[in-house]
Amino acid sequence: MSKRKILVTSALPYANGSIHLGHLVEYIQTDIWVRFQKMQGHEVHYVCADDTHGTPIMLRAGIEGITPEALITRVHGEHLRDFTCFHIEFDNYYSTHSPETRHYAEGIYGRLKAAGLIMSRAVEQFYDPVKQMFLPDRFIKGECPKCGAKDQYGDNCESCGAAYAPTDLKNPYSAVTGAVPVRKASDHFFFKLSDDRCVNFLRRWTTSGTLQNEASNKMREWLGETGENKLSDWDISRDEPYFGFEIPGEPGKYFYVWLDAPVGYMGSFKKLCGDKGIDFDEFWKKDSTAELYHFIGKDILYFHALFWPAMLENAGYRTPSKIFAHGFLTVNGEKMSKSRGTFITAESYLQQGLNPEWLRYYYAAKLNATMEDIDLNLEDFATRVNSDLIGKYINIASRCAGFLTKHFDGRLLPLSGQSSSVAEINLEKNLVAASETIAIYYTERDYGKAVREITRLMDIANQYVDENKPWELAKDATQKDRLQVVCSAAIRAFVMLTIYLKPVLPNLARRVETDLLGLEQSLDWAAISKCRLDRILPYKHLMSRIDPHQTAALIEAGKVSLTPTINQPHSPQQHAQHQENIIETITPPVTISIDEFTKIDLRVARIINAELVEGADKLLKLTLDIGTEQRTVFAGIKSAYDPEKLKGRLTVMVVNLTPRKMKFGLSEGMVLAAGDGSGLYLLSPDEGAQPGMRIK
RNA sequence: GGCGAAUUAGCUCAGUGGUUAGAGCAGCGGAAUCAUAAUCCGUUGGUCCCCAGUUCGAGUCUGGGAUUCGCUACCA
Repeated sequence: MSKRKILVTSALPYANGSIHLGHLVEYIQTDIWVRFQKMQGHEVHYVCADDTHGTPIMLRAGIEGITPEALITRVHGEHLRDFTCFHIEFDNYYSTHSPETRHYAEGIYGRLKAAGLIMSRAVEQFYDPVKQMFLPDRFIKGECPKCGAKDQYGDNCESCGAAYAPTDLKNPYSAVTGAVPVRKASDHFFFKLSDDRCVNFLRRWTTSGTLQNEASNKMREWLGETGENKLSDWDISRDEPYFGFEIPGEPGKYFYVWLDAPVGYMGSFKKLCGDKGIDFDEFWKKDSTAELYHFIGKDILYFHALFWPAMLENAGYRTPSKIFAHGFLTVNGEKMSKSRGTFITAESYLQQGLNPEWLRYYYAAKLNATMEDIDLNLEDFATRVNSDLIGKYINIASRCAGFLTKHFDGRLLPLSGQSSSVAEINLEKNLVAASETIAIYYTERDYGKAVREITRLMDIANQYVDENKPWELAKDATQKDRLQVVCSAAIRAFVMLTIYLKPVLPNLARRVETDLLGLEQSLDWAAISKCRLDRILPYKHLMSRIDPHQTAALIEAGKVSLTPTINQPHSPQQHAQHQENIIETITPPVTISIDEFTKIDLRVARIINAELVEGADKLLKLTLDIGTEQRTVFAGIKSAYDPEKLKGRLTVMVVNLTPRKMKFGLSEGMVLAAGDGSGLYLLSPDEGAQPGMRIK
């Protein structure tokens, strides 16, 4: 196989929070792949960086009383420390707040502008008059329009789960200063994603094998069918004050954090090129034959499979060879939750004394090439790691090494025609034969299958030991040679298994190399078939079991350590690394109190007018009299009612529902109807009820 | 509402239209005592979510339904 040139990235974690077990799915997945490719002898560069720009960083630094630069420097250190502990081996871990990233962001912007793909347009947004800054949705708070819960964010309610626009909030206020936000217009710059050049390119690119099938289907949904144009232009600028890169020639305007985030891949790699003398252009020029792979979470496909390739293509760079998207992490079958203690940071995991390689192994055992979510079941985690790694794998070395040390000064016999029996030859044949299959599984990111194959080989090795009974051979002086042959074969099997596991368990593999085999060099994949071992050092225990108390303690620690401190809002879909998949609150109880019920203001209403809505398939526009006033309500009951027959009848309406802005006008409440999918039946009060009467 | 994905043993998961649906773990019975309780052999356990259909043959293909998750919408 010829030596390939490969550049690999993981998504950039945002410099505003800790690395947690959800993040680690991606870094471990990528790291395993990179280590495997390096073991094959390819030229592989793995780069990443902190995503450092944007309003949340700026504000958080303000709260802490430090500069954004100081904040991102500190967080960079924390992130790199966590990654290093989990044996994530970047060739460069950089920052988007770097001269290199600025250089490429400006360059790409300039080329897009020269190509006529940048336009400007006024945008009206909420503005904090005190802080004199525009507010992202997540920085506007108020009362939930649906359930009335206080202090809810501008995009959805944590109490009832409702989603809405910031303008729907009651009594909105700025989360930054508490001021009442005002609407204000400002010019923004847009990348013309709706341009035919982008749309046509993306239609082709997203179906050319660069994406997983599931991802490709999702893109088709976003792109629409040929002829449709469902893409809207992308707002890439933000007004000052903003922590980021100022747009060249546009004072007071900054690149939106999501523009420079993926450019950070280039920036980080450029830095590496400078340090190591690598040719940047060979990897990024338009007709590059090098390979470029981005590992990401499925939540940020939009940015990596639409915006990013469109930017690169139109700025004259190569586009990614493949985008590898993975699913979210759940813990014990549910979204990570702070209140349940399943929001577990990398730091907390380490503080509980849990071995990072246990997690790497468990994730590997569960990962495949799809975008399916993977579950960290803590009970399963402990039993699986204990039985596979300690019971099966480590056991092979620990049960045989002692004989070699005690009787033969650690010397091994090679596999040879004269001393070895068919049992050893078969054992070795089985282990070597799996090499190609396991390599394919790693290449295809089907780590779960690789692990299954490797554990199957562990079973074979243990069976071999069991059938050849070294403990009996050791008692018989005439069988000494045989004892050495058997234990040598078992240790060789153990070393081969170690090579197979090395991408997953790099630290353990290193300890086998140094502590057991006394090797200075690192075993690569090719060593599987030509592994010559002369001698082992006295066996030292390589890995201990998980005590189930440790995982329980992890949950407890998660409950305590993550009580809200300075917890800044963090918008979904906002950052390069967002795969948080966290719920902040406990599932609401199935019953509600009388107080909660009485919050719903139900009134008798008379339908004084009902009409069809032009352009709507299911809606009727109703005008309702509730005694004191008239309300307009759009109701989805066209299929069941003729508007003429509704006029004059009484029904029941929810009066205090937040008005809903719809395409056809404002809907100021809802009418109640029963239905099971087959029919729709509007509620009516008994005779005598008058419009405006409260229902209780 | 639309689109997509998922649903297989107690748990975690495999399963290219082709015997009687599998693995690991857990459970049960035995063996072994080299190994920091680690191993080996045997074994229990299934309405493959449900209902139809195509087929000589369906866990697998088609249609419908249920539940869960994600995206999305003229949900309110």
